[in-house]
Amino acid sequence: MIRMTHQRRAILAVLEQAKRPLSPREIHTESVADGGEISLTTVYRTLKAVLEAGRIVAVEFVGQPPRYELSGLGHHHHFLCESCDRLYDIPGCPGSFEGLAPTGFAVKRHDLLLLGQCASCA
Amino acid sequence: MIRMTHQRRAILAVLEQAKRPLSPREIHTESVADGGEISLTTVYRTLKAVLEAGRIVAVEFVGQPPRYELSGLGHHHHFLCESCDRLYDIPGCPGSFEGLAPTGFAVKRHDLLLLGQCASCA
DNA sequence: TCGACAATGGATATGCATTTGCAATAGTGG
DNA sequence: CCACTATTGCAAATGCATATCCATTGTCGA
Repeated sequence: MIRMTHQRRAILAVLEQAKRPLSPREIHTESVADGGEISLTTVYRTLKAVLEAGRIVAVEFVGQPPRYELSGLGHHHHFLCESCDRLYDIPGCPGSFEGLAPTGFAVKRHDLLLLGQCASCA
Repeated sequence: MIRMTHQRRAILAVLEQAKRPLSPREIHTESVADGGEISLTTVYRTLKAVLEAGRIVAVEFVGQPPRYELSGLGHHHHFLCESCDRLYDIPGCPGSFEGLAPTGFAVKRHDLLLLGQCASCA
């Protein structure tokens, strides 16, 4: 039986209000800022459960902590600000890249990350 | 003073002959297959030194061990075969993606990874 | 309201690729 | 060929995000 605790409510609220993928630490900080008393352990446990339930998806890049965002946002890519380390969603996709791969290679999907400075940092 | 040992010769030879980025383990396996007696420790140490010397660059993707390839190959992207886990170089680049980011965002660089099945696995 | 038991939190443990300590080995300038 | 010392290999140590232990707390169906 799954119980709706105020910690879970807070964590889910943070994820739903976020306009970008958040890391466990960001989620923890935000949840606490929203008035809750939540441990990082609980954030990890909740994220794991919600991830397995399919309500969120992980967005990971090397050298960066994993971020999580609500699932169902459709195919899109991300922008990482190298100044503030925030990861932003970028709507849309430049298209398929099947032609790039050598003959005989079957491209099933792709990952694109843009890096630079976000509007607030530029 | 830098000494050219047979271990280093073997590791560098493997990197120079590789047509794709190799992981430390792949490099170790290859080097040993080429007849040398080399420990994984030495592979790590050598990679670190050669990396710092700028002769190779690291190619990293989440969920994958780091790979290394000779530097100076120019801007290009990679293809990861989800069957055999080999990473391939893809010549060329579809272009800049500056238009994708929201107004005010400065795109400095990008990373693109194609995933699917390579010719040998398809 | 009550009690079974899910959930929490703090401390401690894990995993595992990479790194380091150290004694033994082997390039290399002279 | 020698001596100096960089390099090697093994075993043991690291690092650090994430996971687990377990006693305590809080939820919620009856």
